[in-house]
Amino acid sequence: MAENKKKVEAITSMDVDFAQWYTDVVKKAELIDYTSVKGCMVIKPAGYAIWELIQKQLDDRFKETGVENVYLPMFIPESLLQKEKDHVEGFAPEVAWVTHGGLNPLQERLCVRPTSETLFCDFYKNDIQSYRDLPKVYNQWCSVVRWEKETRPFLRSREFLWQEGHTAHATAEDAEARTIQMLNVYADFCEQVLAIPVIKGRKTDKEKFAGAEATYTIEALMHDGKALQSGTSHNFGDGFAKAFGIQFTDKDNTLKYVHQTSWGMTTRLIGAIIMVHGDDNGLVLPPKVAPTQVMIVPIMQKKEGVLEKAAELKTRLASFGNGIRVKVDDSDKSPGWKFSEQEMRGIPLRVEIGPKDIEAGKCIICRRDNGEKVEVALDALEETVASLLEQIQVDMLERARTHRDEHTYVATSMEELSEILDTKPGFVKAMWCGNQDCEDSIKEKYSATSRCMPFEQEQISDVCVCCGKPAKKMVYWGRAY
RNA sequence: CGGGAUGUGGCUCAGGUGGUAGAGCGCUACUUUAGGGAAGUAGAGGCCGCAAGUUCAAGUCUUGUCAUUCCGACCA
Repeated sequence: MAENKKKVEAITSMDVDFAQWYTDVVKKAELIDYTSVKGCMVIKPAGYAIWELIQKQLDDRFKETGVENVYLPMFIPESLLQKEKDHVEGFAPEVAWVTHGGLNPLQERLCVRPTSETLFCDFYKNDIQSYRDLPKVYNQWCSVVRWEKETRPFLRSREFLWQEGHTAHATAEDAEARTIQMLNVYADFCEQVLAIPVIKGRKTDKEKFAGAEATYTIEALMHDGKALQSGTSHNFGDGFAKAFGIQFTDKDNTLKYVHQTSWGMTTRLIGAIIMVHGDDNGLVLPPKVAPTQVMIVPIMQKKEGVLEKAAELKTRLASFGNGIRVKVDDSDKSPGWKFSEQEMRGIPLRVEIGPKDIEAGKCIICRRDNGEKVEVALDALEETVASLLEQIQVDMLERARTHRDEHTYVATSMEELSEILDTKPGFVKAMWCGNQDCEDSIKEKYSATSRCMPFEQEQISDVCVCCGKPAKKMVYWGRAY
């Protein structure tokens, strides 16, 4: 489509260099700035506003399922972190330590939370006494620190924002149900709000969370064919409860261990939005997470009546229905500049209004996602904008789904797997015997990992793609961020 | 943590064999412009990432260090 051709030199074309394209978009859309601490970024207003919309809509969905928000400290005493063996082994290599208070060394060093399972366990230990205290369905919005070696904005930073839900239940069944329930909340949120289709499934033992009995995941496919783990939900069984001594007295007057879950989503989602929807002109935001959904660009704004008309249209849109997030760009840049600027920022709709339009009682509306321009009578502005925003949300999901499906392949042999991974970036569906040796082998040879064992299984063949032994599961494989 | 690239005004970069700092864009003011990154005039802005060293003299040479970025291994 001609309208969607690259218009801005400031952004490297994604076909030339996807990584550079990503960095350019992040900078040009003014989502972040780098800071003097490696891997720590300033999230600028344009980026933070997206996060606020994600937070709000995700939090609403949580609350509908009975989640309550809490806040726990950011420091974890070393002894507490040590209590669950697998957990500490998983996180120890990447935690940051606080060793001094003021000038004096601390008696016990504190780690800056990389995740808060241990803190929640320490808290639940005393907070839960009876079956009447269950379930606990708590969540916190906070930042966590993981001392990553290689960092990238949103995808892998040393400090990132997230939510972490931590629940405790009386039975294994309740815990499993909550784990799946939250995965479904995540999947629905990604598709309906972020317009990102995801594959729901279970992680293999190799890929599961440190200390979990089972990890469930939603996996999304980026525009370059690489996978991105977009949210995880873990069932801990009673492993943590036993390590931390979280017991309750059940109805039958016996002491039992609780069963726990945790689940999280992070600012990485913003990276996913960029890499799923973005194009060579910059960011493309789904309307539901666009801080500004409509930008009105006055043409020849110094002519009498133009700015007034633009302001009137803004008021009309802002008060329509539940309110459309709309702004007027009345800066003294040229219209062409404004067009490019708003495209880089991903604003879903642009309304152009100039003297000719005012005279004719119309305006021009341009869609960011596909570049289509339409003339609209001013009388029909609100209805048209509202329905276009809905349509964009739907079209973006559909486009992303088509892209993902077109980049999902099937392999029944190592030769096929190898050829697909080398020539056609995307998901590869292949059978697996359940043995970690095969996973390791595929990773070593093709640097592809098992993304998940999808809930929707298909019987592609009877034998493992790697070793030829009887297959147990169909697995999505791919190279991942 | 391994390999490569790069650090010079806000941004992108130029500064052979060492000799005391440049451009374009942006920014500020005014004027003219205006339907896909407009133009003129006049301004402001830099201990050349940081630290040692060599030298009469270092943006330039040496060593170290920090950061950014890309490619791998590890993770959301």
